[in-house]
Amino acid sequence: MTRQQVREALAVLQSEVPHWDVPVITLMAQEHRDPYRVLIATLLSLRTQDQTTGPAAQRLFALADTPEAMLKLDQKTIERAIYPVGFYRTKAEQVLTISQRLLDEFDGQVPDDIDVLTSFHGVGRKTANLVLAEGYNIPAICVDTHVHRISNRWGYVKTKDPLATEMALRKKLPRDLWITYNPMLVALGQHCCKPTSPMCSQCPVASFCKRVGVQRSR
DNA sequence: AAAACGGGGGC
DNA sequence: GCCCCAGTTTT
Repeated sequence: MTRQQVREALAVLQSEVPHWDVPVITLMAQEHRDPYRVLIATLLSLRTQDQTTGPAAQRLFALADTPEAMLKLDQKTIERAIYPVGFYRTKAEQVLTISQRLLDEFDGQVPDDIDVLTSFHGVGRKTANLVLAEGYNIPAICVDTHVHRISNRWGYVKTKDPLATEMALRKKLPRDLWITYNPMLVALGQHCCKPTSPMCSQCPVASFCKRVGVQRSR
């Protein structure tokens, strides 16, 4: 897959996405570009599916959408609001400790530096890059399992872990596509290019993919 | 009933 | 590099 083909593939996906679902965090960022909401929603979304994150995040933000307001909530209240996302105890704790540190050290603002972000407990590269991209509109490549899986299926990169994928994409992916790459691939991954049993016959970008017409184990 | 799903940290 | 963490959705 060449740079130009990736550009074309993303354009095709761009036109498909309206009748798929836009990932909830991207949708949220379109409504109000708020790094705090992006950070908290991403925290909730870790190791859970996109559709279950949405309602949970809505319930929580109805109660509090700033660090100050969040710290006024009882941990139990947060747990109840986010319950279906799983790991609700850990996640509620993280929401509170992160909010506290934002207030103590950053004047309530979410940092826009990847190293500072990943120094927070519970924030890894995926979360940090998504905060930069969706929260601040700063070019950043957020590599989740969809991005990792599909980039490799396409043959655009040949990497075995998400960090390697991020580094490879950093070299190969044109900078103006860094922000949109994640939401487009997430949408494709959820509706079509699934981890097991991908629906290649209905895939709008199959013509770009090295898998089509070639038998592969995965 | 069982397997798939999807990041981060501790060790 | 291996293990753990919890709940929803799909098979």
